Amino acid sequence: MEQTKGLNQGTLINELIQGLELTKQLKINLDPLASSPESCEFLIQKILSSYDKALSILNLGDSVGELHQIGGHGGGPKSEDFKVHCHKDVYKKRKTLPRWTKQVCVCSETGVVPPEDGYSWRKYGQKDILGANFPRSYYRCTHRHAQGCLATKLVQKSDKDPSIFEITYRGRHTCIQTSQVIPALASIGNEGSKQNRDENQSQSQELLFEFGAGHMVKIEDLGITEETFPSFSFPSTPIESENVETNIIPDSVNENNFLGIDSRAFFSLETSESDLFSVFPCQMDDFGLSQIQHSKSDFSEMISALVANSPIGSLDFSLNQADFEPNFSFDTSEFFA
DNA sequence: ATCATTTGACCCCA
DNA sequence: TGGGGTCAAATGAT
Repeated sequence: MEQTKGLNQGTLINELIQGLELTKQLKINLDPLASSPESCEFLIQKILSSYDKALSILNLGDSVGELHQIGGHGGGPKSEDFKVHCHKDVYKKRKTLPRWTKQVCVCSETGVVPPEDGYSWRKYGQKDILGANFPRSYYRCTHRHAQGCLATKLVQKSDKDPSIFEITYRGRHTCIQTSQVIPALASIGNEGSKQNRDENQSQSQELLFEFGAGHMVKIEDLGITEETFPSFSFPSTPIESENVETNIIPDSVNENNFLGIDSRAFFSLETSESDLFSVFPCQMDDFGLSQIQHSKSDFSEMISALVANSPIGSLDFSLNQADFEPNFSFDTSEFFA
């Protein structure tokens, strides 16, 4: 519990410092000669995102405290009573938690459940659902206890097509993922210090999925409807509505290949995931996915413009300067070949 | 020994 | 009251 508290506190401080840094950056960018209105707007969004995250962490801290109090009093309720209290608290929390759901359909040729999404999950239940041919599996974030991460997901085979998994995500990951889901990432193109590699891995995993989400653009082109959020919606702005969108991501997402592009080209950028967030002013969903909304030409422009102005990009993890590779460059044609 | 999965039971809510 | 979501003991895997 103390560990969790410490971790949250650290994250909280990081978010606040980040907000501060971003504000400073914004101040500099207010000079119309020095930057574009787009980058200012982007900075503002990132600032809001940081403070929103910080507030979320504070809220989490409160609820954790509540739980502690219920069971923590000396001579307080014992086993059964305590169990009931905790139970009730969990349900109360379930209701008060910001909840929003995403549905991602994943074509799985291998039939492996669940398809990788860059996060480590632990199965905690399975239920037969009325009217459904296949049972629904319940997963929660592995770091639920260690880091108080409340993200969960539901996985269910589609009735219509058993090769498709419908995955419903709930809650936002507040954890720092340390597991190595994609080992290859660590060894590819990482010129940075080994010290920061572990921290980077989780970011890299997200990065992978971000481009997997980029794949969704392709799906949209194929005529599969996709509801999109308003521009510049950020993960820290919970969407209250449910079942926001449905996407199909083929298994190839889990390989080193998106859209026929060798994704290793992307991972050579892993020195700073945030660079990509900045480079691509794209939407990010609530568990770190991004939805690229711009045309190829938009991208080329933004990439060249923002890579050149890269200080924005360094801000996300400015506390880890070693993460930031100021000299990196890449050929955008690799993305859109 | 530790961690993940399975599964029956329990709770909440529509 | 029944369906969906979660818990936690039992079991399995490493």
